[in-house]
Amino acid sequence: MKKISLKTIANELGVSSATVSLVLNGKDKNGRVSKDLSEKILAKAADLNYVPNTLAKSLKVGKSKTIGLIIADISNLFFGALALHIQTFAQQKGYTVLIGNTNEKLSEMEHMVNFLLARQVDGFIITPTEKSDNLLKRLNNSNIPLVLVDRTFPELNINSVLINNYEISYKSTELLINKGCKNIGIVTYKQDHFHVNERRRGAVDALKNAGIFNPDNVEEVRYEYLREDISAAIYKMINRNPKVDGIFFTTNSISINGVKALIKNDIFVQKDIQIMCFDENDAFYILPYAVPFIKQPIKEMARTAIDLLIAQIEGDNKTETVILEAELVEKEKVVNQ
Amino acid sequence: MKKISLKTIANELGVSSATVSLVLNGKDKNGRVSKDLSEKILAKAADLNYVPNTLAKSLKVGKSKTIGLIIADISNLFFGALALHIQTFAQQKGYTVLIGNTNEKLSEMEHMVNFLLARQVDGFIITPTEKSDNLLKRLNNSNIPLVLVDRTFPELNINSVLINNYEISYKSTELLINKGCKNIGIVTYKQDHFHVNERRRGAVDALKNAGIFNPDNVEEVRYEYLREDISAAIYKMINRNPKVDGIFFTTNSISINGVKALIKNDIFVQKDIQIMCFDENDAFYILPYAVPFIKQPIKEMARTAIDLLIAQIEGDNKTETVILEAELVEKEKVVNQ
DNA sequence: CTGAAAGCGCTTACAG
DNA sequence: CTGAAAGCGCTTACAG
Repeated sequence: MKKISLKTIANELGVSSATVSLVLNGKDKNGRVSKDLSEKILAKAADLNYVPNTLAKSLKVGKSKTIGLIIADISNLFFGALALHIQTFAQQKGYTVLIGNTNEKLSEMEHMVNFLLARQVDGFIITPTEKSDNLLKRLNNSNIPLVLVDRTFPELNINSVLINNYEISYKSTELLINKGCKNIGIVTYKQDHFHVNERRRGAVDALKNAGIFNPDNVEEVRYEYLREDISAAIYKMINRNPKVDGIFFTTNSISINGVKALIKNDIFVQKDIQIMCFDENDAFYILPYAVPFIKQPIKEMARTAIDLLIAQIEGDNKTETVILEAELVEKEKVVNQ
Repeated sequence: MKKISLKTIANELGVSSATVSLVLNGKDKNGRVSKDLSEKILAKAADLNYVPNTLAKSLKVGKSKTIGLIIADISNLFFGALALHIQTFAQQKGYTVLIGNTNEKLSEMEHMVNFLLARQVDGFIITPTEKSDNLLKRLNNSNIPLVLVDRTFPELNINSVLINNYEISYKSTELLINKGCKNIGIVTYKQDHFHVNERRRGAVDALKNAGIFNPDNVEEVRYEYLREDISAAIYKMINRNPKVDGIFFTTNSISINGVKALIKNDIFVQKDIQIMCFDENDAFYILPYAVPFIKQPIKEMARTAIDLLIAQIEGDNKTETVILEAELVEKEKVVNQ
């Protein structure tokens, strides 16, 4: 079948393509086009099954109504949910989302940025990788609308959507303390992300203030060797003297793998060891006991990021950092809710 | 910052934009452009930080190097993984993927098809919703490259990538029978999808051949009320006389919710009741006993779909249905692997 | 009330 | 070895 363009319709009706464009876009203000012609155009378009060419339109108007979403690890459920919500909200506002995955690698982030720029995205939402501050600075200087989410570089002054990492981690650790844990471990990443370090700082401060902080109980695991390192960390913790009776996990990937490692070692979670996880996981709902976790307001984060970005695209140019509050969820027996 | 186009480079160098285009695209065959000039162009492009406008190129050449992926339910882990792999393979072949979600609704599928057509996708990969056969027929007749995956309409003669639903379901049900189950239930969707019905048919045939099929043990649940219906179905099964001692779940969403419902009712899975699930789930790996499941070759499905689609885009026009083999996974104690 | 024309940024025959 | 020109399908001032 041959492509139907505005011109096809215009020719068949003996009018100009300008008129057809106006009518089809509803830009026929102040009765520019007669009602009669207008209806004929609409009918013909429907009849020919006309589909507008968005590419041509974008090229002409210089806006693609597309936003680039760069995610650090799309296989992570947290990011998956974030991407899904961002996509939904974007669509509601008339924007299409192009998703790129970086696998936490700076080189891939650079590649995705260029790729998406070539596709003429109107703006970016990014969960930046480590050491991407220079790339972000460049991007920001080029004045393309940009919002960071989940993570940020505080010194960079770029729009960001974060949670209250320090406060919620402090509070969650206090909960473990209040449950009677005297020897609380922290498992975190060996890395340089601001948000993760804030979580660690929150937990450490809570322990210090309770007078039970022990630096030996902080284990750092590597992103690339998560499973192996977690196993080792858990093994160390449960075999130390004195044994650890509580663990704070600083991210969701660490949490789920940490719980698996505990179960594998026949530790009765929430009895032998109290734990505190980051982010909800379907797996928790299948366990016969409650797994308390820090619930991030993913949907709100997505909505805020989109709102911020679209405001920028539409000409707003103040920079903002929005801090949303995470919630501490502690259910009786999770599977029952 | 002003946009840098081919013309900017051409003007600064005093050459034509045609020459710049040729050089930048590496189409400078047979020494058309002098090495000297060629190098100058490359240098200038790098210097100005030139980013090509893919939109303009696509408009000109009539190919967008974009494919539309329409997923029935992106929050489902199976589809999430499928989408991820499709995206990866597409990228390797130089294609961008635009993802649309239909939430199993025909109206949303229609909307996404039009939306993606307007974006000039070169082809579609679709997990079709129920009753979308007419829409697919129209699409297929318009000669746009099209591949269905996971699901199909056998009467439609459209490229499809499926698994051996009947055979693997038959075989998996046999496993339950061999474990000694005498009273096996089937929980499936109340719907009209070919692939799900094939799974059901496979299970039923296995039971019939063993002489233990009982139509009362087949429960149908609704997609929109999955939790409620599953709870009811499980309740019925475990309170019947004689009680069910094995259950075959026909999809992954049914499986995970079914397992949750069993645990909630304090059924000791794999002891009181043997189960068989569709698709892997992270949650299974946290349970202290093995949950056998049918593992679909998701990555292979993605690869095959992309290969089939790109072959079509590049001019191939034979129609093919590829059946990939699913695998029965039955581990000792899953959490240990 | 409607049309002719320019131009978005490319590529690709064609001419020299 | 290189340039001028046309055209992809739109939109938008401008002219009438």
